[in-house]
Amino acid sequence: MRKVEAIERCNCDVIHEDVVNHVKEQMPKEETLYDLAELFKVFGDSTRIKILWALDAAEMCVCDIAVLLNMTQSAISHQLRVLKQAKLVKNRRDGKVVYYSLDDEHVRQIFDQGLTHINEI
Amino acid sequence: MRKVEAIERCNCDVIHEDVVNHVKEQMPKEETLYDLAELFKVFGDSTRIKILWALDAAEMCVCDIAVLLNMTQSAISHQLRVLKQAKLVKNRRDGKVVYYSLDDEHVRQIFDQGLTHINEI
DNA sequence: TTGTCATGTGAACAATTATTCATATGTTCA
DNA sequence: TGAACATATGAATAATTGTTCACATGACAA
Repeated sequence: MRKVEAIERCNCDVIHEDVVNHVKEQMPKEETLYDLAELFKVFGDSTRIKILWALDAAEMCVCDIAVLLNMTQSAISHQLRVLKQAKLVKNRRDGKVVYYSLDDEHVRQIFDQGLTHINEI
Repeated sequence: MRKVEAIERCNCDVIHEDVVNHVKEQMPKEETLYDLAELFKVFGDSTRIKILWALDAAEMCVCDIAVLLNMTQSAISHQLRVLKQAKLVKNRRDGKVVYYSLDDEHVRQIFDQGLTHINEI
């Protein structure tokens, strides 16, 4: 039953069944791959990249980031929420001001890997 | 002139001007940050993550990947183009069949960093 | 050359997402 | 308490993007 669906879905025949079966065994759980894509999606926006880079240099409040990037406070606040949900950023409140900072020591390493790739092209 | 625009754009005042100026000096070129975001955008789709993971296990032709992921050949082909443009994947032709494989040894390291982050949450 | 097979691709559509606008929340200070 | 300020957020809009569909391309074999 499952095979029939696969053939209906994919409009071509399996050429190397052994390779496909071997790779299928190696693949991680669907959920893991989905989560990984979701994480990289967070990195896949230049505004968020800029925010992360800025916070890697210093703890900053929302307003400062907005001025730095020349964007509205609202836009920054929305993006900070995305970054916080991804556990990449944390915040603390000091009176009226909310300070944001990095919440993951891997951010810089992920950046470095990406930069290495870019520079090789 | 530039400052006036910034103030018009951002509806709040600079609170920590010294921090903003310091961070501004640390920021890489706009273009670099943009390219970095574009690269991560490529990783930010579960279909492409699956393809990369599969090709990390074995060289495969388009048709095999389509069967493996239970998707149309066309969808896979479109995504392979994106991956190739990002220099993450390369291909070779053998008769009618085109074989794809990884073109970057950092893919696995980038995956690992991402997985490490996910597993820590 | 003609038919078949594997892959590539343009256009259309559907779905997702970043930003804006208006307004709400929460804190401080007078 | 009420005004002022920093930040958060829901809804709407604009832009981007993944998939499908139909068809084109390129290679091989008869």
